[in-house]
Amino acid sequence: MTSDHDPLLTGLAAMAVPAPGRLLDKVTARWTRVPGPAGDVYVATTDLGVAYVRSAGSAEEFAGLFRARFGRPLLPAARPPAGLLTALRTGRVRLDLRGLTPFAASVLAAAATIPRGETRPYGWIARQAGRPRAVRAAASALAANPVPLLIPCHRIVQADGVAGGYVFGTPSKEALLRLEGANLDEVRDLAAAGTRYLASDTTGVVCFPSCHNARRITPAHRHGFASLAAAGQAGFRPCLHCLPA
DNA sequence: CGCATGGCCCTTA
DNA sequence: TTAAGGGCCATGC
Repeated sequence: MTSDHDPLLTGLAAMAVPAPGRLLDKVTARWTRVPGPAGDVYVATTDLGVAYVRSAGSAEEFAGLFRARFGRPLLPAARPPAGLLTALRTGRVRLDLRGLTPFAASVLAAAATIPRGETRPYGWIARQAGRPRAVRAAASALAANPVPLLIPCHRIVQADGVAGGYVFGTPSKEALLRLEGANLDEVRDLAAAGTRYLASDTTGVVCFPSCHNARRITPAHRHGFASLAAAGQAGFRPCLHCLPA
């Protein structure tokens, strides 16, 4: 039945031996269920940090999603990692983002720079990731964000101000943005009227309408533009905070 | 405006 | 290796 000299069988036998505890923690992820800003979420954590966040109907379903993506099993956690609950609202916790493609990594890195209460278009993300024309691909990378809420992919919206898709559903995306104080409706109304940028004639700076600098512009000094080119033509330079260009 | 269409490009099956 | 499709976008009625 078994052969001591068959390398395949001895290899398989070695794999069956339980790994030392420390190693097991490095290899396996552990799940926990915690309340998020828009309902409960399941969270998978390794010793490197949070690796996966999704909503699911059950722990089994979550483990299934996890295995489908990472090809590894998922064990229950004794308790949620320290700081996780606040991190789901503030986005500050260690992440385990191994396994991302370079493109996905740069897309998520760009998303992580968007402050609370602000939004950016998908095209902006693509440009920040170094692939200005890969807009749809960037959207796909965001759709596959392993750690929503922690990396705020909900802050990327369509160029016309419509929320767009979200792993937890568009209504959750809108609710989250309102919770963060984003001016979702104003951005959409401006875009509908053809205004995608706002500039201040006191600072000479042009911004995305959700930029905290744009929101402080006194109405009397505010100028709307349909394109960055038009704003540049009028003598405005791109804001260093929201980086419209 | 609202809708349809073609272009774009990274992933996955 | 290839082909299809997706959290988009600008354009054209």
